[in-house]
Amino acid sequence: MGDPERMMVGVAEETHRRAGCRPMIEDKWSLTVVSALGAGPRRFTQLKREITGVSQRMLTVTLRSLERDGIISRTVHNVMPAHVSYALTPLGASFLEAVTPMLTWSHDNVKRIVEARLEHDARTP
Amino acid sequence: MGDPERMMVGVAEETHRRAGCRPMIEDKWSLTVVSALGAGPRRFTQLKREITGVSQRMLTVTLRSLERDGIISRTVHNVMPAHVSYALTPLGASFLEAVTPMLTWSHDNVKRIVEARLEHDARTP
DNA sequence: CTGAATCCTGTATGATACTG
DNA sequence: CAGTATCATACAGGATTCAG
Repeated sequence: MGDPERMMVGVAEETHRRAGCRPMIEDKWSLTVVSALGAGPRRFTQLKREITGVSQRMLTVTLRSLERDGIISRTVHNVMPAHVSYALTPLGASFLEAVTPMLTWSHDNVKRIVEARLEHDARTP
Repeated sequence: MGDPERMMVGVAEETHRRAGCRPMIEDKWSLTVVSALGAGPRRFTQLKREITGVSQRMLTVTLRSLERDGIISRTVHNVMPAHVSYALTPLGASFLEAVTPMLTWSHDNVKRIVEARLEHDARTP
């Protein structure tokens, strides 16, 4: 996790690559988490429920690194029972905005890609 | 490569996840390649030169799967010496458009993220 | 020039069990 | 509830070599 080589957001240009950055999107859960938090602050268990398939460990790891990058904030509430809530920071919110076109595109074109694959696989045995 | 579980573009929603898709962005080079091809068709060696750090293998692998997904086209020119050119398909071009906001955001916010990290690391020994 | 075939390794992820 | 600690593993990615 402490690896400075990892976790930069959406980088694809030479300069960034030289800076030792790789797309944050590269990891499996960040986008999903940010996307979920786009609907408003969430607690740990809530996220765990909403995001099908995350292990507890990976959710923790992902939240930690997003927090480190200033994309989300983590707030501990000292009530009983104690709980923690996560929310997008302004930076995180702007990131989500920037990523939304891609999410939309994806949603609109999954079919097309699946088709392209089928055709391609049919042509090449 | 042939794994149907891999390689779907920019997916982050439940439905897609259920469909067994994960973000194409997840892999290290796809975005960079698509981005490079955004400037126009390119030949293999050209891409290899422009994209610092790709191994020959990974460039091939990436090109193949982008081709399979209908994002890029591959054209063999029967001249001497023979060469191959790659270009974005219309689908690929629309994808690049959808991803551009993220690239821009990334470019504009690398600093902020790096700072956030430094602060965070300073606070937490 | 454009790849395919191998071999090898780091590491991202998962499963499981334990804790304040 | 919200994690941490271990352990195990698959797989992406790199280096290298060979070929049409």
